[in-house]
Amino acid sequence: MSKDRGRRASRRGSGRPTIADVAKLAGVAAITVSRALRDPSLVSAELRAQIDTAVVQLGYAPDPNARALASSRADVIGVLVPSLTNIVFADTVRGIYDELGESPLQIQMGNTHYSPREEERLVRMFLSQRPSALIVSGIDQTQTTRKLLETAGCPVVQIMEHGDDPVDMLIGFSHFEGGKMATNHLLEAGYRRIGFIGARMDPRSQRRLAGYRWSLEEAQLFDPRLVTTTLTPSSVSLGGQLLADTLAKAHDLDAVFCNNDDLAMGVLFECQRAAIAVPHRMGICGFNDLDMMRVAYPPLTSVRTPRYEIGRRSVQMVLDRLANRPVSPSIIDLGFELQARESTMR
Amino acid sequence: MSKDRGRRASRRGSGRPTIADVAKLAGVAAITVSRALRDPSLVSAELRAQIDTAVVQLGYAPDPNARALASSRADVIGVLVPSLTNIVFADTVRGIYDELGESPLQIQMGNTHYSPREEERLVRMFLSQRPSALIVSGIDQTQTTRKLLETAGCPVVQIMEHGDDPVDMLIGFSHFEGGKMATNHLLEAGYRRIGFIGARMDPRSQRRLAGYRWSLEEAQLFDPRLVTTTLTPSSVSLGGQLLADTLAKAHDLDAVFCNNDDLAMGVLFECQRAAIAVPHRMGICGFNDLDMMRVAYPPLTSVRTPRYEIGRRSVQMVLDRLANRPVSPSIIDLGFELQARESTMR
DNA sequence: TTGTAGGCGTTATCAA
DNA sequence: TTGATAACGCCTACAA
Repeated sequence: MSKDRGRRASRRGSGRPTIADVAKLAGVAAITVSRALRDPSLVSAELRAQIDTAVVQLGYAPDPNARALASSRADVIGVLVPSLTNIVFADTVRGIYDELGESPLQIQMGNTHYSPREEERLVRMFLSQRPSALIVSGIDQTQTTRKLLETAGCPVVQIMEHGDDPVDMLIGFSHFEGGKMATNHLLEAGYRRIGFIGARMDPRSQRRLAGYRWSLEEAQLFDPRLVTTTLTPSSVSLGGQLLADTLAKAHDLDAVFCNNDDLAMGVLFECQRAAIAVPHRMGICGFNDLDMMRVAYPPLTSVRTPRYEIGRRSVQMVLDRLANRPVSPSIIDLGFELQARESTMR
Repeated sequence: MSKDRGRRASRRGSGRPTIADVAKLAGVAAITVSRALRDPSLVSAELRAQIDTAVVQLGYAPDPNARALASSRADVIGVLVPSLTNIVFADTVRGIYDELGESPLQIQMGNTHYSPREEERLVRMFLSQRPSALIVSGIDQTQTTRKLLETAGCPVVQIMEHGDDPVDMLIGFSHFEGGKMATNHLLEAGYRRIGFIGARMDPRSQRRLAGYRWSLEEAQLFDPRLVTTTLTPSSVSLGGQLLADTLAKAHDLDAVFCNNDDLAMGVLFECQRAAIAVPHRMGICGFNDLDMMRVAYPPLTSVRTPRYEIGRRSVQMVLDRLANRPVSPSIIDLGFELQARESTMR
């Protein structure tokens, strides 16, 4: 007697209402409910109303896993970033989430820890879910990763950089040009012994360094002793150290282009500590233009980068592609903007 | 003729090898492959070897969606945080990812934007996937959210705070005690007109403020004009403004407890700008103890909080529970630590 | 516009 | 320890 309540007193099930329950209550076939939910325009207004009522009444919510299994496509966008705490990527990821809003698309995030091998592992892992799209950081994937992405069968956006040979779509800016612009600015301000300090030295940092070098070589002012880099992750405290290291090699250093704003802040504090006048005896230029640069004492020059915007636009590109809308250019250079402030006004 | 290659020339399929392909190659039943993959000890060594060979040969990878559908359980941990860019949560999320390592468990992250209603929406959304566990920030869920969590049917960890009535498990520290400790430190250092500046004023900020107030009232030194708060998100630039606002109300202000380190940094810059001597004319204490506090000029006192550790330990709690290991205490207070530095050495 | 039939890839149930 | 069978909940293909 206890076994015949409901049509099957058998074994499994989540207990939650299914599409069949909704269909029964609305007096239609399950497939009609499915259609009404995915694209209401496929179903007559009358049935749509009945279905909506039934959905609300039962508190029905589709099972994303069943949907993914049946359609061979998960409502998931895989996002791969090298770091979760680096403000650059945190801002970008925020843009991604914000642009997605209440879309049914989910984010599956992976932290590659700046390792191409880890990135490859994660791409494989993500691909096994047949995501709707993939957003990956940078353009320096391994050969294998690149091949995987090319045959992923879903939109792929590479973010943060600029280049002419993306896997599919690309949005970001040129770090080489960014490094060049910062360095040129320091040159124009009258500095001559311009150093570069950099931490982590991932591919983007390398390109900024290349831009710096290109600029100084053009001015015939390049000197390897002016450059101090480390693989250590970036931090404010590291900035001070790297400044000290550079000064030890080049006593007449009169400005530094810092790989990012944290380092620049560390340089500023170190200058205050050592009583080195900024900007007169030492010019400081950062990269990214975090809020604090504007209010530091003195205010610090930096290169403003469109991190948040990259996140939003990358999702727009994905959504356009998924909706079969044309993705105007599939390579977008968002550029950057130099914010000149007191720290480089000699 | 073209229709009879393969056993079904029908319609769908991902093209990837399935468990049936592995089973056929290994000469066993599909369910045996399933078992061998999930728990090798359930299968004889002999078959296990055959299966492993077949898996490698075919490059087989299980379909997570099919698995989730059949088992009514997704290998997903839902994580809800109020912000992705606030370093506090970014560090915690990093801890979560790091502790998970190469576990097959995936993170599904949701950004509540400090909104309990948005949190509720996301909890519903996550629950529809039947996650293996849920990690949520704070203890101030709506009634409905709390009910949803209590009946979630999976482990639930509330993080970042301390309290005695968690939904299930809880790990964090007491923000009230943190506020009290910072304020007591300033009192002991000899400051008397101690202000509080706070941004965002989420529940945790409120509790730190309550701790501050409790401490000053005990010393009979509380004065509402010493407190300046705003709902605006925190930033370095805001710190300077809030200091100025507070000074306008209380000219004899001689120290500030800042709700977080960004504000404290802004206060420091504002003091430099206005030539207010730190720590003699103004003591500064922050909260969280970011790296930059240690190297600021002068170094800034702060309360070190175990953000990263909270992330790791919360995952450990989840994994213990999922493995049916006993979760020693299900409420863990990780505490915090005052880092006294020059900015409060009058 | 709506419905029928059957499969997506895996695991739970029960039997051997 | 192993296997046959039937779900899991939804969607594609095709037909009406």
